[in-house]
Amino acid sequence: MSAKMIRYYEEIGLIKAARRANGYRDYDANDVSVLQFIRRTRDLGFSLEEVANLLALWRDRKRPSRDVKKLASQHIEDLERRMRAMRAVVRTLKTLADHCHGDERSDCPILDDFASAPAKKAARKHAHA
Amino acid sequence: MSAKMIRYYEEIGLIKAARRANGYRDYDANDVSVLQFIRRTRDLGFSLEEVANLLALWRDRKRPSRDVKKLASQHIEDLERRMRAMRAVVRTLKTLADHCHGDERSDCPILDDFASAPAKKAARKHAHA
DNA sequence: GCTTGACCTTCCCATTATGGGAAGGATTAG
DNA sequence: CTAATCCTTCCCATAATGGGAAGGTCAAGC
Repeated sequence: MSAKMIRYYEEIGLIKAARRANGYRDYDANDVSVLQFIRRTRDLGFSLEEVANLLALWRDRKRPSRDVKKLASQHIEDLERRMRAMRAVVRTLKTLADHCHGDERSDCPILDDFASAPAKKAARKHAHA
Repeated sequence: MSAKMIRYYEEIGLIKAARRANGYRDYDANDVSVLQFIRRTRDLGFSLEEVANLLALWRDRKRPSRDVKKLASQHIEDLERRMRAMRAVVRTLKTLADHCHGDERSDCPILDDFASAPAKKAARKHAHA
């Protein structure tokens, strides 16, 4: 975690840092664990806005665990949605690549598709290809 | 595809647009197919930089299809890499969520993990948890 | 005690792809 | 002719991060 990011997190209000007399930032053990929390949640793909919500839940020790689980579940669903979309794209690209010679010849079904397929998704379910 | 984006694509040199006498942009059938090409490749997750490369290959009708296939394959691998990472995150989050009551009680293994897991990936293979 | 290097600070800029909105000119409908 | 609509350019904002300049501070060496 870069110093730049720590300053940025402070700027957007995610963390508050005490300063020493000389203006240098000073982090106690608690500040450090907040930073680790941020690092961990960022690594798990939560946006900084979501991290802020999770931090709030973490700090409020009386909140129902349901609230936390809900945020986590929503994030899981978001990731799964995005993975489904990516998988569809990969399928399409693999099909195209499979039909491309991939040699010295210049004709290429990949570019042919890029140049001509409006790809309306639902409409393409019954399109010819 | 918004007018804003068309202007932006022109600005970064992806497309060139003829102007009418009054300064209005004018797109002929060829310009439109370039725009459709961009739309299609963007929908398939290529970055604008990659789109520019693909467009160059498209315009150079003598390039070997191998070059096109290579770009497509790299993009597929990139997507698969990202999907693997996301899948790992989803697995982790699901495990955490499974162990969370998700009710009125406040204790929550999800936040406990966020607060304590440095998650060193390789190092964690043998970590205690 | 002073110099030097390492580290800290703030401030500004760039990135990627997109949208919002203002100010003003062109065209078209009535 | 006027009013609405469409076009233009220009500036700003977004999310999360990095780069780098200009300047203050601290610690080590002599």
